[in-house]
Amino acid sequence: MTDPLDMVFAALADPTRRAILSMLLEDDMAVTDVAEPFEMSLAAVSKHLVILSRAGLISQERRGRVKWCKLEPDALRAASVWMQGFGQFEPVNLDAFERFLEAELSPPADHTPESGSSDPAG
Amino acid sequence: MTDPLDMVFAALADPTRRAILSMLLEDDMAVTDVAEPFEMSLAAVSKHLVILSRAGLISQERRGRVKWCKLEPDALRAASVWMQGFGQFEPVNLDAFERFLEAELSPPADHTPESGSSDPAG
DNA sequence: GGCATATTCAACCAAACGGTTGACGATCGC
DNA sequence: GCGATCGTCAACCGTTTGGTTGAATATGCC
Repeated sequence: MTDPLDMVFAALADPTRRAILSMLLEDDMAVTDVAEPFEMSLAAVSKHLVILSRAGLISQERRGRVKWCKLEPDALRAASVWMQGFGQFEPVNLDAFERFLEAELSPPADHTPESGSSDPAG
Repeated sequence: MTDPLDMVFAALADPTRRAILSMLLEDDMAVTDVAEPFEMSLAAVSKHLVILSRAGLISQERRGRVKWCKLEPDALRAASVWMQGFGQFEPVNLDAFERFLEAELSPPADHTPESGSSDPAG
């Protein structure tokens, strides 16, 4: 498995690894601290970190005894772009979406989107 | 592997399956036609389709002998949202995207966004 | 030097994956 | 009914995955 997209998606397919990424969202962490909340051996977590690292999702830097793990969210970009290719399928066009964003940002005050909002979420 | 996020990401981790999804972006297809461009057995492709189906990424409907495969891009939504949690980097704000979808669906007629066209291409 | 801490390595295991082949069950068309 | 087509099932195979354990390698501290 050499394709970066393969490696990123495969890395994300494991709940332990997704949890690790979420933890790293808060702050950089040492390997031991990453492993602490999981009910598995340190070696197992270390393997997960290798997979995340090879996928480019984290970087690791050794300082003394401690190896610090740092989130590298840029690695998600290619995967995100790939997924957005299927967003075009949606009956909306991104062009209109960009205009929407501009419109949402530009009005200085008189912006009352809450008026009569129904909850369409299911 | 029961978690839907696990299944979606695992399904996306295989290049054959991603290629199948891309093909289905064009149009619905019969299993045999999906399999045609791949240098593997029909049975192998059939297995891939099962995985995609279990992940919710496609639906299948049998009409006579032929089983039609249809892309279900909505299944990508949860994964996309999860990734967006890491995506201060992400070019598209999904939160705004949701609002955009609502806004696009609700207005009845008075929709004149053409004023002041800018060049969005990058 | 010597011990504790931090992390990986190596060997092993069971289960899952991605593929094959051949048989099978439906369905279409004559 | 019969043959061709469509698709899945079942059994098998080699590789990968996710985990274990115990030993090994660095590094820090006294």
